[in-house]
Amino acid sequence: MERSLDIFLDKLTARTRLTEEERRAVLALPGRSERLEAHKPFVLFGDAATTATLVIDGFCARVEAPSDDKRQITAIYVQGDMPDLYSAFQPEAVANLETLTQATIARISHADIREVMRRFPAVAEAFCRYLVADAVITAEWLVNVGSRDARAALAHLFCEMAVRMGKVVANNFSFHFPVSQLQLSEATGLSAVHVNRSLGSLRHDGLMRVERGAVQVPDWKGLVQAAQFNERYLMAPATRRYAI
Amino acid sequence: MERSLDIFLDKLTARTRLTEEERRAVLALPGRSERLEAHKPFVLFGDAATTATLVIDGFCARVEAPSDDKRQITAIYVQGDMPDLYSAFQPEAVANLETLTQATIARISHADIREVMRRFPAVAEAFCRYLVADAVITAEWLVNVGSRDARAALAHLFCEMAVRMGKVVANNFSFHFPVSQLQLSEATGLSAVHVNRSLGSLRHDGLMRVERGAVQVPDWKGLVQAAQFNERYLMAPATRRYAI
DNA sequence: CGCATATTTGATAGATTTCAATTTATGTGG
DNA sequence: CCACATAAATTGAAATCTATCAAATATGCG
Repeated sequence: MERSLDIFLDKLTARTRLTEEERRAVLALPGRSERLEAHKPFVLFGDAATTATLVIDGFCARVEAPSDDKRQITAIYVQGDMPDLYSAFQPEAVANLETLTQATIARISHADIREVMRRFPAVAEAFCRYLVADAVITAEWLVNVGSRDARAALAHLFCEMAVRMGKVVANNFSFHFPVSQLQLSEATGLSAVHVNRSLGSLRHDGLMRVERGAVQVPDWKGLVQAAQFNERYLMAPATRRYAI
Repeated sequence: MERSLDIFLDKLTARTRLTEEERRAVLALPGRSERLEAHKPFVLFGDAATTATLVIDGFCARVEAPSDDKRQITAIYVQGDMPDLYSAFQPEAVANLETLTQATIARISHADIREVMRRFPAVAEAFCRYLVADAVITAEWLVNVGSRDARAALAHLFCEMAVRMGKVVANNFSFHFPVSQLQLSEATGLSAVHVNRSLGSLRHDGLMRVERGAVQVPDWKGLVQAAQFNERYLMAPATRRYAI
């Protein structure tokens, strides 16, 4: 919990200057942690919420199901993210939240979150900016699905996750991101078969390869180019380690 | 300006109870209004912002251009919307805002917005919920583009606009929505030709027809069904006239 | 009327999905 | 460590949807 709150705080301070006291107040937020298996919903659309969620480890997603045989992942959340911070302002879940992999989450009560915001307006501001950043990422995801072909869309998704997890340290690196091709297909609006072939194409071109949950990027610049990826939308200084 | 501020206030009070004094404070927000021709950018990605925009009349859009020959509309805004209210929290434009049609906008200074929020925390809360609602609409748009076929995606877009403008008064109605098929194609990620054919298919089935800027809906229930439209995501009580 | 913009239509190419089957990984209990 | 069960990845072929190109028609506006 401490580690992921640290990361969450880092994401906040990337865009809002906070005093030592304000930082301590965020880090002191208490939470009940839960261990969850993969493919497990932990927030349901329409539910009245009294807590917000912090991702401690593993990967989670916001999922919508427009029909029985269709699922769309509209956001992916990683360690240190708060997928439903919005519920502290609007206490009704606007979408399902599920684990993509085994994961640990912490439930942080709205009461505590609102108390911190009341005592420290700068923290409230930081939370609002976090919400804005999340919305901007959703909009960029929409661009991805609407305007890029399958190869570029997948490349873009991997670029974004690499940056958001602070894993881009050189032109050649790898990072842990164990989501299945079916899940990638739900995120990109493609079929699983086409995801498989598009990943094959990226591998063939030496841009990236997925191996047992690890994404190997031998040519970051090439991947960025193939994805038309411009990390500016993530709204975090490039020097920052973690971005959302 | 008064009329559209009224509508904006209505959208706020749909989700947040405000006192008479708080309502008056919102309605008293001063703005410089501008008349704009169609296809005119009025906020540019990356710009430092000192004002937020209120749409007084006409239609506007948030647009992103991932490459020179691709444009993606990620949101459409109508009378009484504030497309960049987020900039009061994070004063850097995260996307272009453009007019889709002739339009009138008002620029409202961040200073005035923040002063109202400082004096009336409930108004600040209402603004935050407005941001959340906007983000939820973007996510639903992503579902639209990613998970629905062309016909359903277009039907869904028209359903959403009809509800957001408070035009759904019976099973048979019409409303003014003069956006071109090219603009619809940029909103849905389809080609303009395919938009044309899909609209033709909806017309053929007697669900809706577009005539000189007016959308005629002879069979709202049928259109809702074709779109898999569930207005719940708009997060406004059904009794409300205007929703975002 | 005439230009510019928007819509419509046809034909073709290309991208993506679906279906079906096979192979490969992964995890679990014995 | 093996055998099994399960999930995930891969492959091929055909069907479908959607894009592109090119041209014709309609519409709005000065």
